[in-house]
Amino acid sequence: MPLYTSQTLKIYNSLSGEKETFVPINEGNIGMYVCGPTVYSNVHLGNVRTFMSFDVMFRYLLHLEYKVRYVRNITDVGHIVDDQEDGEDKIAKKARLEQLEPMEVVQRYTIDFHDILKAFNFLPPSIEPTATGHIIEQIEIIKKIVDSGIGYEANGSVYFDVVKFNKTNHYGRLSGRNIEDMLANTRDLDGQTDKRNPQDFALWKKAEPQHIMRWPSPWSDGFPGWHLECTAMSTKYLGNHFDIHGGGMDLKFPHHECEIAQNEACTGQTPVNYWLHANMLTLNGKKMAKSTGNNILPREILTGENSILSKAFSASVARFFMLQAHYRSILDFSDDAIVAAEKGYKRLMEALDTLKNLNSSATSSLAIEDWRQTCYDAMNDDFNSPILIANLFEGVRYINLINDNKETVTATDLAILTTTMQAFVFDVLGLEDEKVADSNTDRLEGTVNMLIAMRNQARADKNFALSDQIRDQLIVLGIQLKDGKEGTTFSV
RNA sequence: GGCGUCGUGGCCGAGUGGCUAGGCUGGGCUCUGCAAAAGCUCCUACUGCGGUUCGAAUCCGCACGAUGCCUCCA
Repeated sequence: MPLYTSQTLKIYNSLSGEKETFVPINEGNIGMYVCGPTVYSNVHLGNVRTFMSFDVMFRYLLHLEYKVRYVRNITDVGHIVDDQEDGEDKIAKKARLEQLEPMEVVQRYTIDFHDILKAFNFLPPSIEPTATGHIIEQIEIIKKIVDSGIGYEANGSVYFDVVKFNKTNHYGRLSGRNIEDMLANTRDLDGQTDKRNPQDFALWKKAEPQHIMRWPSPWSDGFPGWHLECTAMSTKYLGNHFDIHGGGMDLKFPHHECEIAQNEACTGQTPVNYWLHANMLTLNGKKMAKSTGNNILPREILTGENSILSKAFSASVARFFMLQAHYRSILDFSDDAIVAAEKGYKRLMEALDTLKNLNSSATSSLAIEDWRQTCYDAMNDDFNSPILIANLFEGVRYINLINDNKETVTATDLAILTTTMQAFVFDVLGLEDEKVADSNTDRLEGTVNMLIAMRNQARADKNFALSDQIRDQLIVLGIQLKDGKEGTTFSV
């Protein structure tokens, strides 16, 4: 029996504004789509937080033994800088500024994106499609929308008639808006002569002569609109109706609203059962944004090369810091906060080490199975990672109490404690024990253990001057000795 | 201007109509040749003002503050 059959998972659905019991369309299988990055510059830490939120969901769904097809796209064309007639593609703009072929820009930042996600221990998605690889599919969708009467051509470009669509459907359902308000509050923008309504959005844009990225179509040589890409790629791999669609909160409107409209105009049915939105990571209380410069790069966390950081932090510490907040809450990044997170993370990892050496007893004084259930309950409640972490620290307390012989567990309970701790820490949260990752660990360990032995001899001889010298010089080198009743250990 | 969200102890951050996470910091204790580290343990908060209620930090209203979307943004 797969694990998911014994758990009731609730997910907050942006469409209803409520937590709903999750029921997949096909039992045991889940289709999940998440809007990926536009690869025109380095991803910042805020981007990483969004993708991490969905990475943890993906990991948990896999842990529950669902078969998940997780699609996360790469937007490598069609993301317009602004929505005016002279709007320029982000990729093309960057290429012009850097004197590069557009696909060089795409390649550079796609590689950067993959490097970062790998460094932060992300699971790769099942499929990672690119927008430029799905031009034909996008053209086919535009044709259907035009045939339905909702799409219209103007001057070689094709637009989506939002007002006409709204007569039969509800444009604004996801973001809680209505078209009348939007039309009434539209700012006057120049150069929108091709559109019937200011809220209409582009399905296909005719390319200006100097525009490099262009493909032939029935309407003009041009390129697809941004919103259309996700519609094409999600439905191609997950079908016209799938389970989960995620993305950053800032994509809710207009991007996801437009996706819904495109699908409904094209197929007559709404595409997604559960819409999930990850909240923003802020810096200095403000949203991170590439355009304003209020951001921090993931790599800077790892190197410490940013003026707001007091030091470098490992990828796992950054993960731990972010997962201590719920994905639907705004999280503010600060040096103080990540320093505090680092200490908690280390305590968690120390306990996992201790766990390996625990002994079982004939009876249990702790209700380990009840504790395990609290971990599942936390994640089943809309992926509540902070509550999960609180429960894991309860597990840390158990481990230390057992280690101090103040509580006991049977062999069965010890096995449950071990597998549960490891499954949630490593598989679900995606944290890593960095001691394992360091290839020089063995040599260092041997060397320090030799010094510990020498110091112990000195202490046995009451030669405290020498023993303290060894200890003090090691601390200068960043190695801390810890005297316990089982002997001396160390940490770097 | 329109539509939202948020406001929790020294800090970060969960959650709930009554029993009230967790981490960090700080205090106490244990261990120790001394320390450090580690472990155990303690510290009871919910922007302001009204209202609903037996009871609200939790629901409602208003005020103030912050922030997001409405134009590209994870």
